[in-house]
Amino acid sequence: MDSRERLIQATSDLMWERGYAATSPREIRERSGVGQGSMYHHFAGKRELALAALERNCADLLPATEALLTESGDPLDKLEGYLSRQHQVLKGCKVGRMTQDPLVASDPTLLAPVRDAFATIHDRLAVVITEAIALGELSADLNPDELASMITATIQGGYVLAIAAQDPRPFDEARAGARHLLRAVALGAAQDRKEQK
Amino acid sequence: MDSRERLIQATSDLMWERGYAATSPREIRERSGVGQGSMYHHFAGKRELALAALERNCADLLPATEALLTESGDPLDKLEGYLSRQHQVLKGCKVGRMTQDPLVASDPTLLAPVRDAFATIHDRLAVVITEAIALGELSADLNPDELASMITATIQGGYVLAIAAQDPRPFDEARAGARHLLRAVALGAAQDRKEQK
DNA sequence: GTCTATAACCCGATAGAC
DNA sequence: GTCTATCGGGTTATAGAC
Repeated sequence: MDSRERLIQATSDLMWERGYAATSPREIRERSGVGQGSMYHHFAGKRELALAALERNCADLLPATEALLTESGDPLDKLEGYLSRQHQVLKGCKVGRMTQDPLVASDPTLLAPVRDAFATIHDRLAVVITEAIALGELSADLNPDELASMITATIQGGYVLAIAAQDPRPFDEARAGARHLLRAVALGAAQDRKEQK
Repeated sequence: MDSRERLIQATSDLMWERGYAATSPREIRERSGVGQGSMYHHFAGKRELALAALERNCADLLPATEALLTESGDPLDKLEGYLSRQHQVLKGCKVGRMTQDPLVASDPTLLAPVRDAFATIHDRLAVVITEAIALGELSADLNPDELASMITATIQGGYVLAIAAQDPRPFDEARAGARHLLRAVALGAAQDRKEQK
């Protein structure tokens, strides 16, 4: 692995662990084993390196999520699958955490990959929810954008609750709550259809 | 207002805006108008002052929330009320943001007021949900702890989505999604009761 | 209790040898 | 491309006059 790659890897890890502002060139140098000068040879500065690391972290998460949501299968099962994946809860979300770093949130360039990642997930979720409504699994009264935002928020907020409690349980509870509500309204919709027959 | 109070006020504001790690004694001094030495007279250091400011920020948010959830009234209306309050969305949550600050999350003393605040809200929500189930407004199949975590997570995650998009809309969408799902299952439960008659 | 002065250290960045 | 040495400035904290 070359120096450039080692720098990005070390920075990606540190940004997940500490965020952008709290990650220093010294830590990057120590963890990557790359000399101080090399960092400034490959990148214009900390911000440029952080941008590459941030794009890496977003790219790490998106493919698996997109695959899960776009594969063929029952829409409601896909939503439940999205709400049941394994996460390193107490480490927080590589992508979502960046929104709480004031230097990232106030820097449109650094925030862009985060914004795009959430926009992509939102769109994929909204498509799956629209499918579920078309199949009659969910009531047409439900709004796909609202439901998609609620599902993503449940996960992102679950991290917050779990870190506050230093216990992954609230994260799992929050997701289970969302799954069970979805099943409950799906059941209701199924009953409605039976009643209409 | 005395120096001690001005220091806490300035630090509370700065921690909401920037978090703990990114708030420096110099900024506190400038915003509070209090000299450098005075800060170390009233507090042992930045951490002690931050703890006082953090407790202040938690105390700022809890009373209104507790009042809303413990007042008399229809349980489902109270849940909707909790999911409909006005927030300065793009500033994020004074309390929740702290979980994403690595220096806070790794410091049990600093994290304690955050943990306690979320635990209190969770308990109050779970009580209201239990009332709603007892009244037959919600199905007894729903788990109060799960639903309480889901509701809190929806709000905390809504902040994340809104900051990522630099637009308060995803926050409102997520909350609306939660409200509409709750209404949908409430309607289902009402129908079930009618069918049982 | 409040102030100014300053210490000791770390930050992000640069210079220049190899 | 990689290294060591170093810069100017900011950080948290302390000393000590008033």
